Amino acid sequence: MPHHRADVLAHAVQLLDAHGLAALTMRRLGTELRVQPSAIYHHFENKQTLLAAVADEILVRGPATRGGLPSGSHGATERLREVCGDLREAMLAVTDGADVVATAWAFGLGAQGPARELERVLAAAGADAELVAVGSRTLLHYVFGHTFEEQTARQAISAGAVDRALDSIPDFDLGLGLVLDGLRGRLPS
Amino acid sequence: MPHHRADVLAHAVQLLDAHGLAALTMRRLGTELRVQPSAIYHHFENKQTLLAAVADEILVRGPATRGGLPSGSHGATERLREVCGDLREAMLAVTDGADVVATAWAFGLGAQGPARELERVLAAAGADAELVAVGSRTLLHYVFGHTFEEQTARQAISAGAVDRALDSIPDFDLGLGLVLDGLRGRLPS
DNA sequence: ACCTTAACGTGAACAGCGTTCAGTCGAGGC
DNA sequence: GCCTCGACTGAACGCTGTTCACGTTAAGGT
Repeated sequence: MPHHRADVLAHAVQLLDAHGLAALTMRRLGTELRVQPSAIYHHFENKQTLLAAVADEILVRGPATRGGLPSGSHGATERLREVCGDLREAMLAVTDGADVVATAWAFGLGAQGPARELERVLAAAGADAELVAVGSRTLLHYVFGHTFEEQTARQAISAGAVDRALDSIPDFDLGLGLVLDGLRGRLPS
Repeated sequence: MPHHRADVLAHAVQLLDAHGLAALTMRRLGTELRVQPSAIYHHFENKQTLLAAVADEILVRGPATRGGLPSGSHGATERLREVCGDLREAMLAVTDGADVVATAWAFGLGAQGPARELERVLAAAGADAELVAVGSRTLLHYVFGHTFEEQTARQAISAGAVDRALDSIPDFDLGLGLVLDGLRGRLPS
C-alpha cells in the first residue's frame, strides 16, 4: 500500500504534535509509516523540504479556535492584528509549531502566506514600498519571537523543567499594539 | 599542556567565526585543541552550556566598531537605540553570531546582559512593570529577528547561494524606530 | 496480451553527531 | 614518598540525515 506525499506530510504533522520536533526524525517517521526511512526521500527531497511543507501545513490548518472568517470590514491595523493573531494561534496549535514555522521562514522556504498578506494590507493602507517591507518584517519578527518564547516556556513548564514562570511572558496583544502604534504613526490619513 | 575553560571558549569562538555554527562540533573543537572530544566535557557540562558561554563571550567582546563608550547623557529612547545597536553589532561581528546568541537567549541560558539593561533603562524612564517587560521583550524580538535574517541572507549571498537580494532586507534603524515610536507613546512625559 | 515506464519501497551502508565511562598520567600539597 | 586531583585518553553507545543499487507493483500505450 504505497503512500503519497500528503500521507507522509499528515503523519509528520501528527508525529510533531504528539512528540515534538526532536522526535520528528526520518527514521521515526518511517517507522510510523511502516516504511524504511529512505522511502521518504521519494516524496521529499530532504528533511529541510519536509519541514517547510510541515510549516505550510500548520499555517493552512490555521488557528485551532476558528474565529469566524475574515470578519467584515475594519481598519488596516485591525486587519494586521487579525493576521498576526491567526498566525500565532496556528503555530500554538501544534507542538513546537512556532519553532518549525519560524525556522522555515528564516530559510525563505515557507510561511510566505502571512508575509504576503501583511504586505498586501500595508500597501492597501497607503504605505510606500519601504514601509511595506519594514512594517511586515517587524510584525513578523515580533510574532515569531513572542510566540516561540511563549510556546517554549509553556512546554518547558508542562514538562516539569520549570525554571521560569509563565506570567513572566508579557501579553501578546500588548506588544503587538506597541508595534502597531508605531506603524499607525507612519501611515497616511 | 592542559587547557583551561577560557582556552576552550576562545577556540570555540574562533572556530565559529572561521567556519560557522555547523562546524562547531565537539569533535572538531577537540581536534583544534589537539585533544579528544571527551576532554571538553571537563570544562563544559554539555554542548548547550558551551554554546551559552560562546553567546556571552560574543556579547562581552561587543561591537566590532567600538563607538566611544556610553557617550554621555541623552534621552531614554536614544539609550535604547544604542543598546539595541550594540547588540546587533556584536552579533554581526561573528559568523552565525545572531543564531547562537538568539538561541541561547531563547533557552534562558545567556544574553541576559542586554535584556537587563533594556529593562533598567525602561524602568528609569518611568515605565511600569508591565511596560518594562513588554517593551524590553519586543525590542529584543525585533533585534534578534532582524539581525538573524540579515546575517543569514548576507552569508547565503557570500556563499554563492543567492536566492534573495540583500537590499530586500529593510534597514535596521527604520524598524527599530517603529518600535521605539510605539514605546515612546506609552512612556510618561 | 505484452512491454515499457515510473512510482514506490527495501536494506545496507557511510560519515558524522553528542555523550559516557573506566582508566592513565603528571604536577602540587602534605 | 604518597596521594589527591584536574586534565586527558580511547573506545564505545545509540543516534542522525542521506545515498545507492536493487526489487516490486501497477498503470497505460500498442
